[in-house]
Amino acid sequence: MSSWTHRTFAPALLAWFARHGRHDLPWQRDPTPYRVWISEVMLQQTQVAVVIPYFERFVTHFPDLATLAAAPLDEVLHVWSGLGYYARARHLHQAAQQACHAHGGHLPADRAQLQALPGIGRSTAAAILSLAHGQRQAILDGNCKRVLARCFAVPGWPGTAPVQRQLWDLAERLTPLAAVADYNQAMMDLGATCCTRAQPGCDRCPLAAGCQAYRQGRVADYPAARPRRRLPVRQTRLLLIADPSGAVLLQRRPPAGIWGGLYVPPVIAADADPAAWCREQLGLPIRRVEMLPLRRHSFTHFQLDIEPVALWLTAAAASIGDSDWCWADPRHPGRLGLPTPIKALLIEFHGISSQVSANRSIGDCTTTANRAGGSAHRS
DNA sequence: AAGCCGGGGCA
DNA sequence: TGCCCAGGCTT
Repeated sequence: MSSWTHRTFAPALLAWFARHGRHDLPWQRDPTPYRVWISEVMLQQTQVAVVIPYFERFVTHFPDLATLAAAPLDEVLHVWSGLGYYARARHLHQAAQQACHAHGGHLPADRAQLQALPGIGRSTAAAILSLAHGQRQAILDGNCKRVLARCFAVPGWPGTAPVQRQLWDLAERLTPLAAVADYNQAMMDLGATCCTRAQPGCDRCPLAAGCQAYRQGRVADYPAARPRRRLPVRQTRLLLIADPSGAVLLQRRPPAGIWGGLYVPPVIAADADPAAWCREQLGLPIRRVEMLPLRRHSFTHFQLDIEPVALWLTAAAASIGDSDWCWADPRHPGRLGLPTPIKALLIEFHGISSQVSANRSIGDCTTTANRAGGSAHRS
C-alpha cells in the first residue's frame, strides 16, 4: 500500500477497532450527549485511566444537565478537585446553565450552537455530535493529531495554525459517511493504545502498511515537538494558620488565574513577615511560628516555589466577615474545591499541628517564636 | 525534569 | 491571528 486514502483508511481502522478498540468505557455504556460531554472535557486534560473514577463520581453527583446547572459552583469545583484546570469545571457549570436556559434543558445537537457554549470547542462539539448522535463530524484531539501527523508525515508542530489546518483537513476527508462514532472512537483508541507518543506499537498497527512516517523510519519525529522555553521561577509564602481547635484558614482565590475559584491558605510575598501580616491584615494574634521546608510546583509556564509557614493562634479567631474566607478542618475541608498539592499540604500540616499540641499538653508551653521573615531553620 | 493536552482570553 | 495561560499525570 503506497499511502492511505479516504477509501482505505477508515475500513482498516474500523477492522482494528472491532477487535482491539475499547468498547466498555463508562461513557460508552450510555452515551448520552451529557455523559459524552463530561467525559470529553475531562479527557481534554487527563488520560482515560485517571478520568474513569472522576467521571463516575461526577455523574453520580450530577446525573444530568439540570442537576449540574442547579448545583452551587463550589460543589462542582469540589467534585472536580484533583483534575486540575479548574476553569473547565466553571465552564461546565456555566454551559449547563446556558443550555438549560436557551436550549430547553438539552445540549443542542448542532455544532455551531454547541461551540457557542463555554468550554466546548470544535473537537469537543464534534465528539459529542458523533459519539452521542452519530452525526458525521470529524474530531481532532491529541491522539488523532499524532496518528494523522505520522500517517501522512505532516511536518511542524501541531500548535501552529498551518499545521492545525492541514490536520483538520485530513481529519475531515478521512472521516467516513457511516459508523462515525466507531471511527472517531477508533482514532482516539489507536492513538492512546498503539500509536503512542513513546514506544509506538507499529508492528501491530493496522495503519503501518501505508504510514509515511513508518516508511521513512521516522515515527518518533512526528508530530514535531513544541518549541521549548525556559520556565521562570516565582516565590511565595503560604500561611498555614491554625486556631487552637486545629482549624485552618482558607481563602477563595479569584476566578481567573492559578487555582481559580479554589480554596487555598493565604499566599503572601516571599519576603513578607508572616506573623506581622496576620496581625496587620487579619488582626490575628500569633503564638508560634514555624517555617516549613520549601516545595516547588511546576506549572506549564512557570515554577512556583512555595514556602509554607505554620502559624498558631493564641485563641480561637472570630470568623472573618468576608465570605471568601473560611476556617476548615485540614483533614476534612468539606465541600470545597482544593488543589491537590494544597490538600496534601493540609494533611501534612495537621500532623505537625497535632504534635505541637501534644507537646504543649506535656508541658512545653514555650512559644518558640521564630522570627518570621528571617531565614528559616532549614539546612 | 520535561512533555502533554483543547479551549479561553487578549492584544 | 498569534500568542499566553493552566495542573496533574506519564515518561
